[in-house]
Amino acid sequence: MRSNGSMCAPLETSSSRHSHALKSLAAIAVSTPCRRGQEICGQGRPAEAWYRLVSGAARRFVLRSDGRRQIVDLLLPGDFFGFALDAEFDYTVEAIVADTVVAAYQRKRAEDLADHDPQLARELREIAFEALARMQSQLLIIGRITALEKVGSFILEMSNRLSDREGDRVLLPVSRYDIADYLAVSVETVSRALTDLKHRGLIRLSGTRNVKIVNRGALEESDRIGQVAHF
Amino acid sequence: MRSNGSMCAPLETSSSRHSHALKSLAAIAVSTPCRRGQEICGQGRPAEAWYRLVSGAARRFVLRSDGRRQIVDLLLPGDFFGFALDAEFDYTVEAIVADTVVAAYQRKRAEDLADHDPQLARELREIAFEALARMQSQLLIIGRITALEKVGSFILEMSNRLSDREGDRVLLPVSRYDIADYLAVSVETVSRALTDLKHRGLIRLSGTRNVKIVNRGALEESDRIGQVAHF
DNA sequence: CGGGACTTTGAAACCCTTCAATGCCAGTGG
DNA sequence: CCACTGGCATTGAAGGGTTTCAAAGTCCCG
Repeated sequence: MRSNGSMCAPLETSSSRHSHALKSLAAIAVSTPCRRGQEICGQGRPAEAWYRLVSGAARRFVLRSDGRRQIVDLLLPGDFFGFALDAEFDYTVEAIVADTVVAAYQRKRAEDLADHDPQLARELREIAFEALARMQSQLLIIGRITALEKVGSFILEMSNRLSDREGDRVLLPVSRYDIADYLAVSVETVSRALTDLKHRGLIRLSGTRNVKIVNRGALEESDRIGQVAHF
Repeated sequence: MRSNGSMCAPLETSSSRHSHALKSLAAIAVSTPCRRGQEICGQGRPAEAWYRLVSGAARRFVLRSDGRRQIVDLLLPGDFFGFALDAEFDYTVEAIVADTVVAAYQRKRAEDLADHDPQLARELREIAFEALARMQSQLLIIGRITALEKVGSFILEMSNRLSDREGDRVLLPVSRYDIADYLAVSVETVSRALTDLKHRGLIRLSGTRNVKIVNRGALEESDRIGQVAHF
């Protein structure tokens, strides 16, 4: 849904769109600062509110019965979340970084507002479509074959979504563990892939979170980075 | 979002919910029968309509630059699709089976209807949330480790979504190739996994499309089917 | 009765997971 | 101030699962 165009600049964050929705919803918004790791909404809890990430970062995930954690969405400033079909959430959302602020909108009141405000209703649909686009992007990333490709496109996706990027620098808001659970690979594989990308000269690392994209073309063009011709 | 409960009977198809939306939208619906393989909406084409699958089955997919096809949604009767953030679709939808019928709703007119019909607006949101739930399910399936698990949970998902199931019989509307592109594994792996599940006595195959779930418990409980204790 | 698409099976190479160990860093308490 | 602890990150080695290439078998439809 979102054209993952290469050099396009989607710097128009979700915050800048939906200006009407933000204004209308502001009346019922309840903002809360969150500690690192704090649960915002939890699997099995009644789904009585929608949320918008104001600042920081958060992970939406599902715990499997074997203890593995699958992150099904990474929330960045401007992103809405907390949608549910059933009466209860079937996922958990946790703040990732310390200075995370979340705005909560009681679902019932938000729906009532939308009933009398067609423009709000339209923008809420748009917001749902954005969530769909995020999931489709993630699906396409996870669906790649090698870990090198997965990690590579993850960095590109973060670069596209993060508004606080400057040039080709990306400040990852997540740990290697989070990346691993987002990409459905092991932590070791993520670490090795990053090292590999560094050695190939596609990225540069300053510390563990600071990534500089050196060769964006190679990162996005190569659908099979590191593939060696078979004969 | 959708609790993938085990023996629960989600026989309440999308068609039975959204009764109001169906009635309101009926006024602008344009139904079309599709041949097998026929394109319903295409990547790059203007996104001017929403759709609902009336009967049959369809695949929503993205073509990668290396020629690989990633199916990002499997549409079954009652499912809505065709949502887009941009002016153009960034995916393609094709009918899979011969007797596929699709209802199209011109987007502009549908939005106008929703502007004056809060109940329709609510159900359209609900419909978007259903699409989100489908994608989350797929993400969780693709995120599994072994192909055995992926194929196993795919069968369970089909069993849950297909309304025309009887008991534990599932009639797959898709080929091995489609399953492979849905699960992001190779066709050969899908074939081997099915053979494996058969040999383990978890399923039985009558022809290639007719699956009988023999041991549902083992299929859903085992998060690591075929895992062999390491010591 | 042939095509042609779909399915299955085999073998080799490759990639990822798992287990294990080390290194790094910040926060904490002695 | 410094050892200590725990979380995070990196690296190595072994084993296993998946992909790829290849070939044969199956089935449907013209």
